[in-house]
Amino acid sequence: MPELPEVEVVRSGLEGLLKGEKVLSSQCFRSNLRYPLPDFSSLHGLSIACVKRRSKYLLFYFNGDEGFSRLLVWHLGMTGQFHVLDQSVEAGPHEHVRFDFTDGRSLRYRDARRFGYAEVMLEHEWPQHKWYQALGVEPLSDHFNVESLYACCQGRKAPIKNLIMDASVVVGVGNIYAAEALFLAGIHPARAAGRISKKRIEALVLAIKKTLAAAIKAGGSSISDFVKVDGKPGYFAHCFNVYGREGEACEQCKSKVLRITQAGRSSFYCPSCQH
DNA sequence: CTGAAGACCTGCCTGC
DNA sequence: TGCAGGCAGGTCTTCA
Repeated sequence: MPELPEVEVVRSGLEGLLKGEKVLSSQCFRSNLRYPLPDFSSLHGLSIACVKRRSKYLLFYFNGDEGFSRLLVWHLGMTGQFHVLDQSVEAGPHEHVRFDFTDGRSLRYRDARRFGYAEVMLEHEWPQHKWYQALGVEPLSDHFNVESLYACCQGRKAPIKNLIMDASVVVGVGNIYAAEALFLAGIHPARAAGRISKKRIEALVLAIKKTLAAAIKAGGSSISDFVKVDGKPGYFAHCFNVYGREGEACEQCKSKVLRITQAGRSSFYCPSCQH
């Protein structure tokens, strides 16, 4: 389901709804998602101080009574969803975890494909964690710029699309936004990363930032089952130039949008606008 | 080291 | 209508 814009939309929705909420109890309806689920009981009695994001990880910071913060780290995988519902609402399909708060509401986690995963840790453990250590720069930060991306591309024969989807290079760019950003930059998805000029890499950096920022502003892309915390869809999917548009006319030049498979995933592009 | 492919799991759409 | 096959937004592991 989610790439970075969708996770950011979920994050801001959850923070607005849950800041200050105190966890009364939690329930797991199965023992594992992608990995075994952690013991959530150390969060009981603690309040949510804020909800942050790093890459596609949601970070729930809890105020402890003993002067330290606990952190709940959650990845939504492909189909994970959070919903805030009254405790009286019955469990929906694929509801695997639920947290009840002292105010009568609850946070529900649904995940049909169960690719999501979660861990509870102390705040200071997160930067040392292997999940965090594997992450590259945030695409919307100043650390992601023409110098850093161009340096990563040098000597690489992999297609540029694979490289910008590599989370150790830059995080949060998934299959959809990779396709859209490459279209904006006029770069063919199969072009070898090391054979792109610095000027075109600069255009790509700007295109990635622009695409992600626009998607966040639109509330994310609702393809198939993405919904925001309030259950409403995002609207960015209406803005796609190439993703999912195989056979349709390119808005810019009227050529037919093509689809190829790269690293086992579909890539959509316009053969005359992208080289 | 790099890059490609398979694995994880379920739902939904297409075509026969 | 029913069912097999292909496909889906992410990551990790394995293999060449």
